[in-house]
Amino acid sequence: MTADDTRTAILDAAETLLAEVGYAGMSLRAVTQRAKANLASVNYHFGSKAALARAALERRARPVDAERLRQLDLVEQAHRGGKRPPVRAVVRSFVAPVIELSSEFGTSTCSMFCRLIAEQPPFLDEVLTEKFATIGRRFAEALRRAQPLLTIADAYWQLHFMVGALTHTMQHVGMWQRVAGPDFSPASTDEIVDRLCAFCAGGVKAHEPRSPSRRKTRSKATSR
Amino acid sequence: MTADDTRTAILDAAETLLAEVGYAGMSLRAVTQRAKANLASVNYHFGSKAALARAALERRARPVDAERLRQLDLVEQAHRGGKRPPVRAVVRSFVAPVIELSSEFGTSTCSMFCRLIAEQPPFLDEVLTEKFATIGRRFAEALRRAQPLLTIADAYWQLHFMVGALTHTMQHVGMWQRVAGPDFSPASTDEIVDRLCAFCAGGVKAHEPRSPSRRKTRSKATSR
DNA sequence: CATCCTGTCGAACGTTCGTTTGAAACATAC
DNA sequence: GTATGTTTCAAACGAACGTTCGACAGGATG
Repeated sequence: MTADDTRTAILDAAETLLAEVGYAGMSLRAVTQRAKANLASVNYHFGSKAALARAALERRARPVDAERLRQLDLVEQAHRGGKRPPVRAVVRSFVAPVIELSSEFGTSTCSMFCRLIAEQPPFLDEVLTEKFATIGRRFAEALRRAQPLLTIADAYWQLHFMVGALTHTMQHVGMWQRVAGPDFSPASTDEIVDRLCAFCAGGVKAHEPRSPSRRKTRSKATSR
Repeated sequence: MTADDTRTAILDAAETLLAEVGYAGMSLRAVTQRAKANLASVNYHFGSKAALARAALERRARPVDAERLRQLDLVEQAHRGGKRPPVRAVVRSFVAPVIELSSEFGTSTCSMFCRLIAEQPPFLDEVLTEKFATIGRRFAEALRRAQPLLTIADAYWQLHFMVGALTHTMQHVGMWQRVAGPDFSPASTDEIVDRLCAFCAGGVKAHEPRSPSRRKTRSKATSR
């Protein structure tokens, strides 16, 4: 009984701290203090700091990715038989679950995702590799179905840009509000999702096929 | 003589390590070892670890931001008198200098930018606040001139998304290559700039004005 | 020559880190 | 009751951290 309580209390504390200070900045003493647990209990329940962080991440990432795939399946089923699914809907299946499910779990869930992706501590390598091999491949294919002009490489680049916009946005909304002041009003979850999806869908649709032979002339003044 | 040599050797080492392991992960012992300098020399020349990181960042950020403003000035001068500057050109002034100048300085310059922005160690607060107050405001205005439909808040959101796509892209190109395999071919600096500018400009242009009264209904599962 | 300033260097300071240990506390089964 | 397995706890381990200190070398200035 108390064993599971301790486990989840530690996971909750780790999630908050990962969001606020990242993996390198999170000390097990801070975790156990916040969880009102003993220092040794982390290594008892999880084995190591890396294993704890990994568990805290996967606890949240699993349902988010499941929801992504579920929404994508629905989108594709609704546009079966030659009809191309709209880019915007595919993008939304990728973006929305992160923000919406995270805001259900708590304010720090999304920040934890974004911080870990940005920091990429060593223990995350295989987790991310596997995740992108499944989720990434699946959405790259869906993007190509929605926008047949895309090559495989194109689709991966678009996903890459989307992940960047998504993670950075969710991690640093606070800073922009501080910097831009009242011009940058606080936003609801729905508004952020809408803005982000519109931006990413527009970016994907803006793609113009590259001809590898034609080398673009770059206007001087910019130049490289 | 040797004094300046030591200083720049330390800055170079710090830049590399900030790019690879971030601020929290960078130890002064690792810095001095890589710079072939004495451990105490960091505090002698810079005063503290935070001051060193700040110096390493500003050494590179200053010319990048200057180039951004220079290119933006050129774009706006070329479209004076009622003519709206193209969104793509404004976006490019913001994006290209980071990638192009960084690749001149060395492979780690851009990664350092991106890691620090993602990590946001405490010492960076005032640096970023000041930078976004000048560069951010300037480009937000330029975006609104290029795309008059944008409100101030809209423009800041677009910039926010652009920064995310930019930083994430430049920091994690390597991972995507590893994950996606040969599908995700290595890219030249020019190609990355082109792809990124196309995506961001498309995202900005895709903006549709929001009517604050009309609350959008969200269709469960897919999109709205 | 002596003096001063600038840098370098090895060594140590006090903290904090992740991890381990061994004993106590607890619940469950016989 | 005793025995068994699980969980908590205080304490300590060695290692690594940022920082500080005093001694020492080198060249410029008097």
